[in-house]
Amino acid sequence: MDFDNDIYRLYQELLKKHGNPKEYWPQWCANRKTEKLREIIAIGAILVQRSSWNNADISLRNLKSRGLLSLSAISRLKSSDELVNLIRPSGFYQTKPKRLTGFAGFVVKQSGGINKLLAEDLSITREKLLSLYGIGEETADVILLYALDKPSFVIDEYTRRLVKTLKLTNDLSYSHLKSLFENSLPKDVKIYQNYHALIIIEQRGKNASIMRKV
DNA sequence: ACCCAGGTGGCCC
DNA sequence: GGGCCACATGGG
Repeated sequence: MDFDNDIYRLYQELLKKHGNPKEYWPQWCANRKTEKLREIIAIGAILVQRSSWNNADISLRNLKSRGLLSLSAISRLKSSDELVNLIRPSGFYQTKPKRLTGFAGFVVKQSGGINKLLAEDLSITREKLLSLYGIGEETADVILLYALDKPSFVIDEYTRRLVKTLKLTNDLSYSHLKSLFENSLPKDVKIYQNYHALIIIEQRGKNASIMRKV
């Protein structure tokens, strides 16, 4: 199958224009991920919600400085109070700590660790993630795609903007766009990861900030 | 002094 | 199903 459609052609154009986005996404595109790195990516996905990478990065560093940059450490906290000041730089400090502790409890206590989720069916994990407080479709898909390396395409405002500009479809709902991209592409984790990164690079320009080495 | 940044849940209809 | 709103910070 040669995937003769606009979505796939756009991917090839973006790849030609910007090159492999690996350099912009050093951690998320790592070939071999440790359990620790998968956790950091997932924690970052929650912290960056409606925030900037710069601010999420400050919070990640704060967590690291207190030995809290791991889901087991976070799940051991008696309350989310300690997290409030640490993640303040990435905003929504009343809600994001609850989201983090809820997610950490789900992974560590309910699932038996993030590596256990690697073996689980994508749609099952996705439903579980969506049931958690503060994990919506985009964050669930970011965790699936970049932390767990599952082929779940991520839709965000950049994707919507690009689709709208190019008039690829009129329905900009999450579910429709997700289906559109997934049905138009080979079911390939690397392509999904690269495509989403390329959309951000295309929309934001080459000065895109990245999550630095934590 | 604005405006934006890789959202989400709670409402309401 | 969709529309509107609060939530909070750092950088331009």
